[in-house]
Amino acid sequence: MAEIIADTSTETNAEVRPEMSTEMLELIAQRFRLLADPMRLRILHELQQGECSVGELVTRIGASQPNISKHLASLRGQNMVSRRQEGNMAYFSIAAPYIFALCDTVCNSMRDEIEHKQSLLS
Amino acid sequence: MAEIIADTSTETNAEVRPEMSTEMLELIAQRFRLLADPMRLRILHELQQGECSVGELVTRIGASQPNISKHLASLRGQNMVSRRQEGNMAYFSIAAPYIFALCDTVCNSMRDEIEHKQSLLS
DNA sequence: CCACTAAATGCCCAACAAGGCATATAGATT
DNA sequence: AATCTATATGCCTTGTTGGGCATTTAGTGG
Repeated sequence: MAEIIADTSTETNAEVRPEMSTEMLELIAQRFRLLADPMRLRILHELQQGECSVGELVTRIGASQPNISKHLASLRGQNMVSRRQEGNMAYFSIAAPYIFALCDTVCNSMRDEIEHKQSLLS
Repeated sequence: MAEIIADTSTETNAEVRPEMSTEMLELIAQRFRLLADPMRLRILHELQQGECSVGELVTRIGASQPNISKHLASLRGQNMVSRRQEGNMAYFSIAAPYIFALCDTVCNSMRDEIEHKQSLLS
């Protein structure tokens, strides 16, 4: 967040940081919301191995085709995946690799917490 | 994600990566879900300036006290904030600074996208 | 013990999101 | 053109979530 709210004033104001606008917070929340679903995370995880068709995702994940398609549509709506059409089929791939940085950060935090809890037991 | 699913087998299996378990995906999704709400983001943003009482958050943010309290409870439920009681009042502070790394990553991605769109217009 | 204040909780409702199922679209094949 | 296949879309139901409001709990001071 820090970058977006870079302070431009030099005065010693009570309100030093410009307020984060509601709209900006909503945009950020939207991004996180997209990652807040296990099915979408699974799709992204599969796509991490490389471009993949809808049908193959359906097979690998074992969910319904409309379900997968809808999730792909919402992911695409925020430029997290990109779509390429070849003949009859649609191939999807990761368009925003930063996603995995986010996931790694979260996973690391969970690991840290688990380790911390374990250390409390010894 | 990569860290959690570190491959232990050495065989050239068709399924090289162990599958990401549904439970793990659900845990990760839960974390993101907590960040997928503008009000909670605002609370975290306020707490970034330092420890703060519930009442002060209510004043600064302009939401109802029960609302703020509930969000704080859910944030605390996943160790994102910690609570300290002093007399009558409860003081909350950030317990998981990695949150801001996540937000920064998201904000940077949005900036990149905006810049990219702008470059398309020139 | 009682009143006062700060915070948390419970109940309700409205909005939303995910998945199932049927169907529509688009490209390929004959 | 008719049909087949791959994908997308629309409608519906259900579960979840955020917020309002009233109330409870906990700590403080009279």
